[in-house]
Amino acid sequence: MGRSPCCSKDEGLNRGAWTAMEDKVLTEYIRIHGEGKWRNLPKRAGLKRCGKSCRLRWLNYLRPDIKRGNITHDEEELIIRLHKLLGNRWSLIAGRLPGRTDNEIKNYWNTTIGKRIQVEGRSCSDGNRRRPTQEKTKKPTQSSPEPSTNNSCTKVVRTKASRCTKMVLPHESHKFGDSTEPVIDAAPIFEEVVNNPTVEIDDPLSPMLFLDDENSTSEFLLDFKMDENFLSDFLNVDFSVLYNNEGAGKAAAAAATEDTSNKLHGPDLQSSMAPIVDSELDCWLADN
DNA sequence: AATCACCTCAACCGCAACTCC
DNA sequence: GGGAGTTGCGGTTGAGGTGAT
Repeated sequence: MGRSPCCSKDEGLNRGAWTAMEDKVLTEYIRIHGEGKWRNLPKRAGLKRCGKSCRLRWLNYLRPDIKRGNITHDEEELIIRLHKLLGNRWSLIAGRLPGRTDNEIKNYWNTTIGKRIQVEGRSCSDGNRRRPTQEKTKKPTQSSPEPSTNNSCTKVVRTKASRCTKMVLPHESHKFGDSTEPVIDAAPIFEEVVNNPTVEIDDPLSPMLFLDDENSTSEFLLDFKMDENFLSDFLNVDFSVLYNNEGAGKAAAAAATEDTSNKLHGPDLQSSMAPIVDSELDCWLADN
């Protein structure tokens, strides 16, 4: 489309590691002018960097709210849990970890957790097969990080995130509560996913596209924007409770989805999703 | 001490979504 | 509606660090 490249390599721009002076200039500029307008920022700030590079430097390193230091056990646990639900959507995961950047989490996953899970998954599926000879220290092996796709226990991870704002609902599951808002009966949808292995679901939290070739004409499209509150509530559910005690889990889930239910009425969404989440947790809990 | 192998993580790259006109 | 510009995201790379031999 004739788009000009963001950073021409022949413009004499600095590349590679940032100097302390560049950091200072960028920080000072953003402190005064705020974030945004990355394209013009380098010129205005007098930096010989491309806007992309400035943005990245700020977001991943210079931002005042960045949390430095090792990932804690709790954070790691949360990352694992979120990754099982969201896949490689690092920015979403990072959004749940205050002070952590998507890059940091991605690196941490690729260098630590992902490899560990991969190794455990292999040993889990391989029975007594010996571990890779490379694994001589407690650090993970160098085998290529294909997080979770090779993990026999994980089903939900996808490698490429995509945005989706529409879902198709089978006509029989339409319900309407009041006159203004469409009501979604989510249970049959999730049931279908759970019971029918041929239905592919990339992400249990994403809006889904269900096309029933015969009935597709009677289906309708509905804007379905992923609500941050929904995600937040969902992720705050104590899945271990759900896993260990179905009744209590449903109660917790119901509470968690209470305000979401204004948008998604009908049978308890959480309990509908429980089988999906369960299979993830099954593996995860077994690993821990 | 020198060399090698491996690990970490900041930075880069390309693509797709988003926004503006 | 569509093209052009901007922003954000995920995957990948490579320099520097560290431990083993």
